[in-house]
Amino acid sequence: MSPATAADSQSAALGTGDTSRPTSPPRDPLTERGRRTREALLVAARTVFEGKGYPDTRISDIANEAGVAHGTVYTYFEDKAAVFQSVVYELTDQLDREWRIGQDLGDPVARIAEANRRYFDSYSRHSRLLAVVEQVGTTEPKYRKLLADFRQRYVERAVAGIGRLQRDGVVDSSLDPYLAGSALCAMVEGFGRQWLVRGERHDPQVVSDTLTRLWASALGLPTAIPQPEVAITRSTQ
Amino acid sequence: MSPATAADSQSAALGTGDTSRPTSPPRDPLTERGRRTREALLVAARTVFEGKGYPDTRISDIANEAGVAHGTVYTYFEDKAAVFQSVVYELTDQLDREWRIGQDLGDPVARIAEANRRYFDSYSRHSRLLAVVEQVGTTEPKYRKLLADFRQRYVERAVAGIGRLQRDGVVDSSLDPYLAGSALCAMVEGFGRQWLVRGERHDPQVVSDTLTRLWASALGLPTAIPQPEVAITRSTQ
Amino acid sequence: MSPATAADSQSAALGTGDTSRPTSPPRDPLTERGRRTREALLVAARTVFEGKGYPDTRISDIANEAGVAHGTVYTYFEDKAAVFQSVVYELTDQLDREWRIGQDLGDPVARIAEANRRYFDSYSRHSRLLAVVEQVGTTEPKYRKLLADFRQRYVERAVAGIGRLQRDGVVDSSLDPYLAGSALCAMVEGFGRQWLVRGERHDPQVVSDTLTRLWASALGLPTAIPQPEVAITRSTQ
Amino acid sequence: MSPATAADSQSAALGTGDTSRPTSPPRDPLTERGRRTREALLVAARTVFEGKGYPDTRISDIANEAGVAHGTVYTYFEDKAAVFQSVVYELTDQLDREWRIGQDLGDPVARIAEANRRYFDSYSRHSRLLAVVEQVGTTEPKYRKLLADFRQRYVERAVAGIGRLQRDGVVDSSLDPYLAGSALCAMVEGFGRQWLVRGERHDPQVVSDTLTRLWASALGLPTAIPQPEVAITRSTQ
DNA sequence: TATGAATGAGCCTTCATTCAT
DNA sequence: GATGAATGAAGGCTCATTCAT
Repeated sequence: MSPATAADSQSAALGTGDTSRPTSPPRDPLTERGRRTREALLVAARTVFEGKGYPDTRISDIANEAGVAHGTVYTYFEDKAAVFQSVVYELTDQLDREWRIGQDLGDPVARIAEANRRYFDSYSRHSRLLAVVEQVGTTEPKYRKLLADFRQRYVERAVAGIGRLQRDGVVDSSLDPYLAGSALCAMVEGFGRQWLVRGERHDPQVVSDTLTRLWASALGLPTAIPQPEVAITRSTQ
Repeated sequence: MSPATAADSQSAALGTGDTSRPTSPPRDPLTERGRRTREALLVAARTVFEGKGYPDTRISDIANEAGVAHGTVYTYFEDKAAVFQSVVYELTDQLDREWRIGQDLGDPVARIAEANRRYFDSYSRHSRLLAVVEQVGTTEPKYRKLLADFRQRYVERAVAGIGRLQRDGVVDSSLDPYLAGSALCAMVEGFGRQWLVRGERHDPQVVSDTLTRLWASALGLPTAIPQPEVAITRSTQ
Repeated sequence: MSPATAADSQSAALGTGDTSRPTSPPRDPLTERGRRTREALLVAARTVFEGKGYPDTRISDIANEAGVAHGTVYTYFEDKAAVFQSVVYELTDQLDREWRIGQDLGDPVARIAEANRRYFDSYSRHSRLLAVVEQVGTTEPKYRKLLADFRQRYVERAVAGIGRLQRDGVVDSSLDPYLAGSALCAMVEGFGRQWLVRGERHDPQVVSDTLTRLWASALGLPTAIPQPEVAITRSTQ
Repeated sequence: MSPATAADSQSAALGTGDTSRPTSPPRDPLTERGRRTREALLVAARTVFEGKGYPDTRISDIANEAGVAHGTVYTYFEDKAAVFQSVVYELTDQLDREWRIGQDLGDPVARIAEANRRYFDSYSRHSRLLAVVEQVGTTEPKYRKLLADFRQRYVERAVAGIGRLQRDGVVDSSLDPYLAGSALCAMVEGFGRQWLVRGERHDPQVVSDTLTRLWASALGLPTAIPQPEVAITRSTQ
């Protein structure tokens, strides 16, 4: 399961004086061709990891998917764990980019709606890989922490929003803002998982309206009940 | 029906219905000694699976934990997958038992509170193993379905409750009851994961009050704001 | 070349919390059968190491030689380096045993002759393996030291002998006893290597007589010139 | 004859006489730049072989040491074995040159002293590479023979010297000249290995005097006991 | 039943060698 | 000539599974 298991399973055997790296450490590709191969490997790796999870992915699966010999993987990555790490770092880069863009809208409910929309948008693109990271995080604190940090940032926005509404007197101040924020984020995340990972089929607009409404109502915000003029589609399990 | 029987009544191999028995098949233990060994193996297996996840667990880990030779595992189980299956069936038996007990309380909010309390209670006992089942479910449809079915039953109660409240005119009927039920269940589940698996520290009473309040408010139910007479403890991140 | 290279070539990859040994560490065999297999593996390993040297020896060579599957090797030894280590420890045990036996004879020349005889006797049995240890010692300080220690003990006896003769006034005291002892031991060792490893063919008796005579003469001891009554055989290259 | 020519005039593969050239064959460098690269590779190869031995040396180690890409090695050498061969042939050229120079001094003891001095001088320069050749010779008869031939020539001089002294009546004719020569050469070689390879620290003058004295005494030559006027340094282990 | 030795498929990783640029 | 990317044979090690006792 854990990416590092293979490496750590090596014992010291004998004290030796050999300190040279086994092979020239994989370096950033120097040529255009190399850059393309490395990129192809990352794409392939992501695909395979998403499909089989970390432990069941073999180096040769990745190589096959990328259309290269398995040895080539080691031209660019130290080992399987390093491939995974690089894939994850690409993911975090993407997520950072997707979340950086500003989102300051007017009224609270609109902000909630926008935040949820963006969450689902981003999550739907990355849910499969995120699930693998979570798997690996079970064993590897590093990835557990990475996900926790991500969630932390997400939750903090919600908490800050709630705090602001409390200071404005719009939300009852007896509500624990951290618990509320964490729980409401969990609602969106958890629903997203059902919807986007486990494949429940719903109308996006209805989902969005409903979750926004639940979130707002939960905080005691007045919600203009959305008129389901268009979306007649009953959600189905 | 004993847990052992339940487990053995299922086909052995992960994802197959193969019933062929190439060698002396693991059989229900005939002697008292055998019964005890099998039980010890199941307890050990659960412990180890919870600690290392399915793929990183070795048969010999389980045998060690149970204090027997690794060959002994095959006296009772066809293979590693069958061990896992038996562990999971024991889990489902426990969950079924824990959820069977009635819960019909008077007013809606009290019912919500009670349901949440019971969810956290049960989940805190089984979260680690459930996470492993989810892991395995990534690859094995069988376990994916098993979890989905469990959630389904959980969600259905919530949906039914919401439907009842809508028919009673207490909850706005424009709310999609399935979406709302699913989302609010996701809120409880997701928060539970943060709290009970990832180790956020909170005061149980505050958690319970807050989640119940959020749930009820989300549906538009009037909530008597709980007075934190006893639990002054501020929840902490 | 170095036995530890394979193990050491593993990099840390990722910090992990997995501290459990990968498999149950090889333990002393518990049954008679196991004892026999382990012994067979050691014999086989010695044979193969002697034949191909350390780096060219494959685990499966050893297993084949012992008539077992290659996996069996890992039942008894951590890895290839551990096999080698065990073989070497068996060697040192044998050498210790062969050298322990007392050797106090009367006159100096007889003592020299006896020491040489014993050296050749022991060396001829172990020269091939010793050469491999020396090979490995090139890279592994541990084995370099092991051989150096052995030689040290051998040389010290010679040095002590020379010192005694100097105190008795038989050997000129201007001779550096350590240099002389080391050099004369080197003579015996080096000749032994030519003779017993590189396959020069000589009459053992003539060798013994000649080396003893050279050794004694070098120290200035009067030597009864041995009469080659029996050994007329001219040594040939 | 340049060293390069000497090397290339030999067949490339270790232990074979294969002269087929499947791809563009490494050829004598045509340009000045090529000549320099080839020379740099040989120097680098010697350095690395000396440091890690033959089996642990990777082509890329040599290329790195020489500051070229590893593919470049194959521009000049058929394969790894051919690199080693060229390095060894450069060594033999050097040794030949170092030993060619005349050495005819007057009295026997002076000749012995001079021969030893020259041996240590040459050996100290090449001991590390010679050890590698010996290593490889374990497996490759070709190199075993190469070393044997070298030693043979060295020993033959000693044997011839002894024979001469015997004909002159200075050395007892009952001594087997070949055995004696071989043994005394072994003494010098063996002591040299301790001293110059394994790092025992000694005063060169004392070493020289002592070994010469031992050699001469062993043959029964009268030795003027050298007065250690200058070299008070006691040899240390 | 229990044991623990034996097996071998499977995967990771290394590195000599080839080859397109 | 030089480069460095690509290849794949080779071998180490793991561990699920079988089996003799």
